[in-house]
Amino acid sequence: MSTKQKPADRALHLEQFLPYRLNVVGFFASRALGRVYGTRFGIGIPEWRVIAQLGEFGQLTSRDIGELSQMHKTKVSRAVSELDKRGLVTRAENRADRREAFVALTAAGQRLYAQIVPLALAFEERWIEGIAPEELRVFERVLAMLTERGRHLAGAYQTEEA
Amino acid sequence: MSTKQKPADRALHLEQFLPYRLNVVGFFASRALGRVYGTRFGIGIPEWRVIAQLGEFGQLTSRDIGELSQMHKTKVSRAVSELDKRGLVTRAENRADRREAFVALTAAGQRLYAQIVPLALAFEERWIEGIAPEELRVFERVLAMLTERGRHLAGAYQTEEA
DNA sequence: TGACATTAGTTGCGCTTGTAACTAACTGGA
DNA sequence: TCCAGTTAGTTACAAGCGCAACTAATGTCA
Repeated sequence: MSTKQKPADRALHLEQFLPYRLNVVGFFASRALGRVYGTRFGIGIPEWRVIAQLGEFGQLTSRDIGELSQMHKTKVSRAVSELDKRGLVTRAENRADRREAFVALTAAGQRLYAQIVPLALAFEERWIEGIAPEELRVFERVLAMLTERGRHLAGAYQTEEA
Repeated sequence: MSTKQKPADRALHLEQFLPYRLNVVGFFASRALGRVYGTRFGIGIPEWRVIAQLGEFGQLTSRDIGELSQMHKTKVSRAVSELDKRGLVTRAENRADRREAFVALTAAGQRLYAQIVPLALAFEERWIEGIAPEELRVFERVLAMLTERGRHLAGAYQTEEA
């Protein structure tokens, strides 16, 4: 008899099952943030992600936005359309490749971005408040590893996966 | 001038923004697991959670299931109905309180549970493989703190929140 | 006992989502 | 130059979701 226990013999406790726990905390995160954006600015998570990327990078194609913010292209398409309709972004055809368009924040979009950023950072701050910095660093490093491995295990959409 | 920087002055980088990162990793987790359950057993995440809780606790009301697995009562209701339709669970009225019913796995449900558990554990194992145990412990402790605080920040559904 | 509040669970509804199919545009080799 | 293959982005469709409203049963308090 081996001292090594077969995995099949171990019991499962959902509340300690890592995929479940990550899903729950991610759900809380997006729900809480969604409330902030939704109630004060009338936008959802996908719209927020588009704005955040444009605020950071200035000008992007929808494809770039999707890749940077891990969103399906249809979600990006709809979010950009919505923001366009509200006058928060513009779309400018790329003359060198007329399939794609450069999306950028309008002045109104930039003002909105400038309003949201401090709220988002304050939210994050309040969330991690009181957690020891070096523990947080470990947490973030492990999180990065899990995310990278999870990306492959999940096979993110039809993209890459070589 | 204070050396303490005002939060509003800091820049936001979405890919380092914690709520975003948690949401992404949670998405990968549920997508990857959903594939395993979906392709091999034809069930979704909500159904899996119901089965997992019943496999662990034996007999529960829908209310209990929802609380234990962080699901909205309508989601629980639909998942239980689906599992009932497939003959994987039974519902037995509680005679002491006829509003509620005890849900339990049938023999077929228990067999399914016994099949899924090792796969779920193997998946988790493969995911955390190679991560230093003490880093993982730190990770899980911080995760628990973030989850608990996130629960309050999000105000999980219409429940509690006192 | 009776009336009102609360709770477990279901269902109608509208919204969001991903898949698949599509259009339009570009690429690269023969 | 042409044509098959690829890519950016949109849209039709069906499935899944939460909210609100509902039913039926229980709890509470006078």
